[in-house]
Amino acid sequence: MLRINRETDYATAILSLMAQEPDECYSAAWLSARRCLPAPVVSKILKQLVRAQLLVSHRGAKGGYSLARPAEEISIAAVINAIEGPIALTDCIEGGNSACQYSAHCAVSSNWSRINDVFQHALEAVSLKDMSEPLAAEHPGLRALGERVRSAVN
Amino acid sequence: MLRINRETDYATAILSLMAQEPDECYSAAWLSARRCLPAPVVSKILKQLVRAQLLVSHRGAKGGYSLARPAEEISIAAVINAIEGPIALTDCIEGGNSACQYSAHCAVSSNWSRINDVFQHALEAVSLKDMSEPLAAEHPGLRALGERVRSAVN
DNA sequence: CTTAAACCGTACCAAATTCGTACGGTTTCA
DNA sequence: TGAAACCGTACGAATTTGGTACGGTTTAAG
Repeated sequence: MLRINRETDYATAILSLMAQEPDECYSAAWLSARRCLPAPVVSKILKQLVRAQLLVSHRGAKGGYSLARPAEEISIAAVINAIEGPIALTDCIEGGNSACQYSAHCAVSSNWSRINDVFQHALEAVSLKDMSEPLAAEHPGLRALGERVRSAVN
Repeated sequence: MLRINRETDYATAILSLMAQEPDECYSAAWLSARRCLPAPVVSKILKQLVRAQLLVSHRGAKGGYSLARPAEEISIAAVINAIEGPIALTDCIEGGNSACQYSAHCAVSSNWSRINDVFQHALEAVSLKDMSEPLAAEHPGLRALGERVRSAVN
């Protein structure tokens, strides 16, 4: 557990495919066939990505979807945000109604919030371009991150 | 979204309370009253934590629960693991059955896996002790992490 | 100017998960 | 012997998730 939902996973798969030919215009049907995902689901996801301004759509025959900006400038955090809303590890963080009366004298909530921030930044540091390349194990940001976490505390 | 489940949140709240007097033996009823959480839920969580060997239980009258080891040696990753199982951001990572035929030539899955590792390490780096102290914003591991992620990629 | 390819939006449904409850059993202390 | 506490299983309602249906609009091509 602690997982992103399936649609977000699909979204990154679709977007990473589009990132390979960033100026192309892709139809929902083509993407669905290419990724072996149900067409209505792909459509639904694409529409959400348009609303979040990660894609632009072109209507009519020969229409389709294309990236709204270069793949380097689209972060995984933005994709998650588009599909599932703000990253919020706990109810408390999303704040609003759910009535954590304690927050003032509750160390836990502020610490979760801190962890949440770290995750957020980490995901902002990974772009669609990174995600679409096979060897992102070498991605400098992530690699450094892994090592630093290890050494920072032990 | 991208959140831990509520029980995990409760678990950290309960454990951080116990971490304040680590040698004390706490009854489920007392913890539930203190955290204003429904007693059966608290019980359920405590039992899961025993099974994961983060707590030890003492049966009978005057029984209760106490930490199985020092708060410094219990990581948040371990707590998540105890309540919701292994950290697995995507279906693909949990692997097993769910048939990602592509994994061989799918850059996305390996990259999610990499991100998953980073999160795992980050959560292993935060102990229950950190979590129970109000100013973990000053926690060296996390603080450094935040800054480093920012600078590593931009 | 008609047709077909494509996107658009809303609404709906079924399955899975989550959150919480219930209840009967066992161990230990006083 | 009784009360306080843990133990385990199983259940059920509510939410979330994953996916479908369908009728509408826009645009290119013949």
